[in-house]
Amino acid sequence: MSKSKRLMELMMTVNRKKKFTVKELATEFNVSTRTILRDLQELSELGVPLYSEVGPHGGYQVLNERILPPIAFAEEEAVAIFFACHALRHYAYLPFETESSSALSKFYFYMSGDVRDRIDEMKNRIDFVIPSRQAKFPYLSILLDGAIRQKVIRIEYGSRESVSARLIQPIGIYASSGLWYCPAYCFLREDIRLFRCDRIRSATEDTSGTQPLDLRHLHLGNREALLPSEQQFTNLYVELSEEGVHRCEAEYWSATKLHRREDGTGWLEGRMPKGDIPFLAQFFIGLGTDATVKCPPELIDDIKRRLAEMMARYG
Amino acid sequence: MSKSKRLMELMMTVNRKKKFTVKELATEFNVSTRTILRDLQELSELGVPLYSEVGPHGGYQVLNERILPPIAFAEEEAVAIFFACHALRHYAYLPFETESSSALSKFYFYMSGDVRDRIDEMKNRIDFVIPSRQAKFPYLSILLDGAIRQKVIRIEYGSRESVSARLIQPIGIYASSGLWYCPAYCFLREDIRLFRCDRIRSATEDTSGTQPLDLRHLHLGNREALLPSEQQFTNLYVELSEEGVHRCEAEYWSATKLHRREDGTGWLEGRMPKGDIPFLAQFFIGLGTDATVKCPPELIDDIKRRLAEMMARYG
DNA sequence: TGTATTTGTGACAATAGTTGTCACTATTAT
DNA sequence: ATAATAGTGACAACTATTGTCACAAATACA
Repeated sequence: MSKSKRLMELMMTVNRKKKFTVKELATEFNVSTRTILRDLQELSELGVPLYSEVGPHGGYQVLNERILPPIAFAEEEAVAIFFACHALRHYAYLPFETESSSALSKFYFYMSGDVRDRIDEMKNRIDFVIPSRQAKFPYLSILLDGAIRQKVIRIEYGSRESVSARLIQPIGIYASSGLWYCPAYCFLREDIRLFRCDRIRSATEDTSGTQPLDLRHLHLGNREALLPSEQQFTNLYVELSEEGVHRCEAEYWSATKLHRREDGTGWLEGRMPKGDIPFLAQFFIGLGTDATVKCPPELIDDIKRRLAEMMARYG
Repeated sequence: MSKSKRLMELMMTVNRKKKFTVKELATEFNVSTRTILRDLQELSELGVPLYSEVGPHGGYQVLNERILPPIAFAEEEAVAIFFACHALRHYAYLPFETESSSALSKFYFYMSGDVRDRIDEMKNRIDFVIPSRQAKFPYLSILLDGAIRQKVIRIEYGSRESVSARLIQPIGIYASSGLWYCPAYCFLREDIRLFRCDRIRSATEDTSGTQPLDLRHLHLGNREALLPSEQQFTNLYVELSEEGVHRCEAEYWSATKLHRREDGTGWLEGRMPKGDIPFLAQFFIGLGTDATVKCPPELIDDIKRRLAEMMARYG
């Protein structure tokens, strides 16, 4: 095997192993330890962050960083990756421990000059806007970790007035228009609930010994299973104008209920938990004359009540 | 210079030049043409897509693809990049000509096993949700291209009923909650206007010879300059509850007008174009009792009118 | 049609780089 | 102390790389 090939494979190997000894590699590659030592020095010079300790139980380590081998990207691919990462800057909180900007600048740095020029001229011409919020989300990492490792998390949850302690087992986290949400099994309610992460006042791994459930079958990909099971349901039917259809498309919860007609108008039809009435009433009021609620009657009543209240307010 | 170093630099050089001859490189690297030929063959074997033509005006070319040299990413950085790109899958339309998934799978493929495992277990536990829309955006590339190269674009713009032809000069494009928008100078209105890209029925580069303006100083980064200049303005003041503040944070237009109090409540204060009254009336109705409009009176009147209309509808 | 320009291949000797071995140093956990 | 580990230097044997030269083949252009 030629030296350059060996170096490439060595790079991969040390990245895979993270911890290893010179002898070990020498056996694996069928070369002398002296050669491996020389190779490792070269890798080091090429930027692989190697660290070594002498003595028994010593050995080499690759620090945190991983080397990606040369990758062939089409120009458009590189540009797409760049702007995808660039969009992350709109998020003040992320569940990753790194600043995405550092990754981005590395990527940018290594790109050849003309791709870089291309990106520069596109930089201020294209954007993926996400509302920037004041809300704070300091516990994303622990929630995500809980979802991955099936851990029970103790949180304090609530609004300004009331804060309650709960045990939850997160299913995942997602960001939607600038806010983070966490669907989770709630040991208090004994059901799946959706938590808004900026209302979580503290989060720590539970130590009381509550047994985690096996929720591996539940994840963000099958959200229909995430619905609370024990609530009272009723039937929803709402007539929508073309603009109304548009507005509903932006809502996460309405995707399965939305139907379209050829002429662009449409309707919402499906089952809804009775607990959602306050939220939906306000939502459909916001659609104005682009939505006409036909049932349930309780929802119509709530809408009328709210309209009256607002009429009163504006005299 | 050692062979491996030369190969690395050669990789960069050919990526930069895109088109070159063997002799040229031989001079540049101070080696014989025979050596360069051998090197290029090796690069080829390493995956650089080289293509050559013999004869005068012939030479080598690098096809479309670019090779990135080995890059050291921290594990978290690689993960962040992955999920940033992953989020692009929510966009059915992008102004890039490639499928971002191809770039993503390359990236994924080259990552070392345990980072890949980490990503796999995170894949269904974290997401950046963007509303998926029915709307079509087939002209993003041409609009973006127009913005970058300062070109005049002829579009047909309108709703179902009325379609009008216009000449515009795009300033950029951006996506917001699943829809694409294009701020542009409109030669018809002789002012900056915001176009919703799904209402653009056709878009072609203008051939009538309309002289493009010099709008290089305008871009997405200085959107305050994008405001139409000749409209009539009036003063807006709206009292907001804590929830009202939250809802306003999600709106692009309100960022500069939003003020917060210590207790979480706040208010909107600033100048607004009179043409926005219909939009704002509907918006503040949607906020229900979380917003109380104090002025302008025209806005309050419109809100009252709309409320009355809805009351009538729900009998 | 010929000529200049270009990629491309093969052979070979001179040169340059790589490797293994060995001897030795230094550190550290047990 | 001992064993395990990294690390260095020197040198000879070995291997790879390079340049040169000869020649083939394609092609644009005068």
